[in-house]
Amino acid sequence: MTRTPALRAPSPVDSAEVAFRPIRSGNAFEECVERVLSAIKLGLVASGERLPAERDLAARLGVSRVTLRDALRSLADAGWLDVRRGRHGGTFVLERSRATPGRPTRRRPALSIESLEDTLALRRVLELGAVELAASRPLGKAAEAALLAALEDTGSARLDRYRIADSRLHLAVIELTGAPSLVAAAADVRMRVNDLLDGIPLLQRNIAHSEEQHARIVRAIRRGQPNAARSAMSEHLEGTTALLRGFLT
Amino acid sequence: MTRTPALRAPSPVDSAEVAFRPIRSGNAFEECVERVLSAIKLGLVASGERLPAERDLAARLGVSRVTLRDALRSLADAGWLDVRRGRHGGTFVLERSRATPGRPTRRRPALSIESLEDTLALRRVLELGAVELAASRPLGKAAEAALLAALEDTGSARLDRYRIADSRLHLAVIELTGAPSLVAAAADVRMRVNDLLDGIPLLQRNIAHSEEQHARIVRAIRRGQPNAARSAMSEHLEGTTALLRGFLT
DNA sequence: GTCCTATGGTCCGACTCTGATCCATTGGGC
DNA sequence: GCCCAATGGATCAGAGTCGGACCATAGGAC
Repeated sequence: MTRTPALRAPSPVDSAEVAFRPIRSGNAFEECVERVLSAIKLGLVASGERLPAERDLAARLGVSRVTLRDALRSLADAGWLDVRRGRHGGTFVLERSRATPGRPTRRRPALSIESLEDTLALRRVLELGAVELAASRPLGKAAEAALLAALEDTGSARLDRYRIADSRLHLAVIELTGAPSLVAAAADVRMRVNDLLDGIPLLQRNIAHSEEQHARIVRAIRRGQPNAARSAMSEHLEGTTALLRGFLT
Repeated sequence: MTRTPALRAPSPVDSAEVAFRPIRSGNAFEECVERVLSAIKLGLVASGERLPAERDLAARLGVSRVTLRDALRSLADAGWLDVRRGRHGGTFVLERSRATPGRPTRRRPALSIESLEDTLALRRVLELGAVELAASRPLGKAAEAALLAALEDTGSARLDRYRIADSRLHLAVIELTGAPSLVAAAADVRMRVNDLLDGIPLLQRNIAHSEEQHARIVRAIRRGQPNAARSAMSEHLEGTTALLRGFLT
């Protein structure tokens, strides 16, 4: 860590408050929508790919098939999914359909300065810790190949697909830790960051800069250099952090 | 980070698997029981203290009062709570009643080696990142006082109360970051660690050792030395990590 | 061409959870 | 001593969710 990220007076956080935070962020239907949409937006299921069969997916999400189907239908109506019957049918992710008319499918909660700093702090802790851990573990052939593929993907991604490729690369790095809880937490916080990024312009200049940093991060991981990986990631995160702080005041 | 924590071949983690993990870990009733019990076991509400009024607590947890009351009654039956009516009534946390006869209130899921390493990895990332962040922020008078109080509390805690005081101190450190999400994540993972620790003996020797480390951590934070805080915490965590790895094979 | 199988589509009875309302108890203020 | 306020206690109608059974569709195997 090179610098104090937030210089305002430390706002106290009461653990008791946190302990009694809401048990669930919405009903089963809403959470299903959220999860599937996250998987798409984070590039965990690529365009054209098929989601698991309804029965399978419902079981994995721990939700009844009826509820899951409601969620899928709602996403299909919004243009995210294509549902097909028959032998090789299934639920397929559509190519970028962002500009769907009608209601915007989601209502983001107000993003106060505090929740911005909260999100950024959590992201920093998770991603720095994860990349350091990833670089300190032996790197298998398959894992290395996946990592390089994700890196190349960000390089060749057009601007409208960049966010997805970027998310996918970051998660690929975190997967190297072998810790599912860490991946889950990082995926969650990354969705929060993406939602924030939706509110500000994405510049080609930022992307070029990011690409150099991505390359440095991957190089450090492949060489097994935790400290170098950590500082490369730190610098990288600093970019979007400054961007978000600047635009969201 | 000083050493590779897990030397086995990196087990691959598939993000898509993680994306479709269960939406909720139990029904509303079970999650209420879990939350309140966590608050007690982590020392977020002390013995003799009163929980928020049912109407208030139900609203905070985002659950109906009926459901919350079921959970509270179940905890009262198990000897954790004392519920009183009337003008200054409420729900009070009882003094250590661990040895409640009857069913054990919880059934821990099987703890495979993988979930052990998963939990330890997440804890390491969160607590190291948090303590570093905490030490790099200005420390208010009130926050410092709370921190010192928590530290002294661990020093004077008897063996049967040590786990609670320890948890409280660690969370007090993390509160200094001012990031509620970080506190929430750390509280969750700490409960997982505590559940693991329930399975192994706690030695007076370990405690004495921990106390020195706690003091070093707090000192580094008060002096605003992120690196020192981080390495002190790293060494501290290594203790329970080795203990758990040893006992749980 | 017929059948089989993997998939989505539909419905229903049972259970869970909610939101609201009203009751019961207790101690303090007046 | 009476009343009030803050708390827990109880009940009910309705919405949400579940698990399971059965139907519809399409493509492949033979």
